[in-house]
Amino acid sequence: MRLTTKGRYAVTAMLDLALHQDRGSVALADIAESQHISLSYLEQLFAKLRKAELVRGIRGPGGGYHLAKAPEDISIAAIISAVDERVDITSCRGNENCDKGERCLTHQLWEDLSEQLHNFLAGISLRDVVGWPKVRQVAERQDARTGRDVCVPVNEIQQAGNQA
Amino acid sequence: MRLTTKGRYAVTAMLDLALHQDRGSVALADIAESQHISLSYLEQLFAKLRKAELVRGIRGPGGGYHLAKAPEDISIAAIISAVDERVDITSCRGNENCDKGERCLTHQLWEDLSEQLHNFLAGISLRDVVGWPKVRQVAERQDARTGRDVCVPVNEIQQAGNQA
DNA sequence: ATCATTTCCCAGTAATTTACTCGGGATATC
DNA sequence: GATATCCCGAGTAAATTACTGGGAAATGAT
Repeated sequence: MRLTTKGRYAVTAMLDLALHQDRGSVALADIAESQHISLSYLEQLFAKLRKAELVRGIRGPGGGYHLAKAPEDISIAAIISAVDERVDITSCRGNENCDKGERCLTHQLWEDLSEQLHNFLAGISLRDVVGWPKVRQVAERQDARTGRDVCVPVNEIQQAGNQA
Repeated sequence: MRLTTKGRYAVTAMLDLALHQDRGSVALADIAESQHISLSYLEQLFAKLRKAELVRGIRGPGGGYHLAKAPEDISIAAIISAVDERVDITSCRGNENCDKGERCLTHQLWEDLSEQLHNFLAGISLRDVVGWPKVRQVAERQDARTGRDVCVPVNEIQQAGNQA
C-alpha cells in the first residue's frame, strides 16, 4: 500500500462526487479547477477509477461522472488501489534470494504492517468520511452561504469563465 | 501523511535495528545489502532519522547505528514523518479563502482522513510490529474503526488476544 | 602511528514517477 | 448540426527517488 498525491487526488475527487450525488453528475473540469490540476491528468485518473468500476461517466452536455456504487460501498483503500497500480516489488517475495535468516523477517513485518494499513483504509468508506462530525460543521456553514467561490486567489486561474 | 518506498525503507531499516538490539549496533552496509539499495542512499535516510533523534550512530570499526529510544517509544508515524519532509501543499495553499469555497470541503475531508491515518500509525510502535506474527490472526479479524475516535488497533489487539 | 572501518557530509546525475500539453475522436444533448 | 462532455494516446516537462563519487572525522586494531 502506497499513499501519494495521486491517491489523494483520487480520494478528494471521489469525495467531491459523493458530496454532489444529488446533482446527478459532476464535470471533471469543475474538479480539475478545485484541485488545481490539469483536466487531462484528472481524466487519466478517472480512466482508472472507471476501470475499477468505482465511477461511471456520462457524455454530452450536462454530463460528467457519478459514483458507480453507494458511498458506503466504496472504501478509501479501493480508491487508492485503483489509481496506484502497485507493481509491488518488495524484494524477496517468497523467494530464496533473500537470506532465509533474520533479515528477511523485516520484509515480512512490513507486509504485515502494510496489510494492517490496508485493512484500516478498507474499513473507511466515502460515506464515513463525508459523515465525520468535524466536517459536518463546515458543511453546514457552507449551506448558509450561497456564493460559489474558488479556493485560491482568482487571479491565478481562469479569468475567462464567468459562468453563473 | 504520505507513504512511499522511502518511508518503507526507513521503517524496515528501523525494524532491522529493533531486531538486532542485542548486537549493539548494526552497520548500514548490512542493511543496504538486505534492502537492495545503495549505501549512500541509506546514509541519507539515516541522516534524517538521526536528526529526528530516532537513531544514534557510532563511528569506527564495529560501529553502526542503534535505536535512540526503546522500540515501544518509536512509532511508525514518527519514522515516516522523519524521512518524508512534508512539503504540505495538501490543502488550498494555506489560504483562508479556502473556507469560503464550497469545493474546499473535500480538502478538509482529506485532512481529517490524513489525520486518522496518522493517528493510526502513531499508535503502532516498532515493538508492536516486531511482536506481530504471534497475534496476526486476531489482527486480521479486527475491523478497522471509523468515526471520531482514534484507532489504536494494535494495542487493543494484543490485549484482545488475552481476553479471548 | 598507521591503518582499516565506519559514520558523516555534500555535490552532481541517472532513473523513475508525476503531472502536463496537445491533438484528436466518440457520444449525447440542445 | 453545434456543443459539451467523456474518452484515448503519444510526447514532454517537472518533481522525486535513488545512485555515484569523492571526501572528512571518529574509532578500534595492529
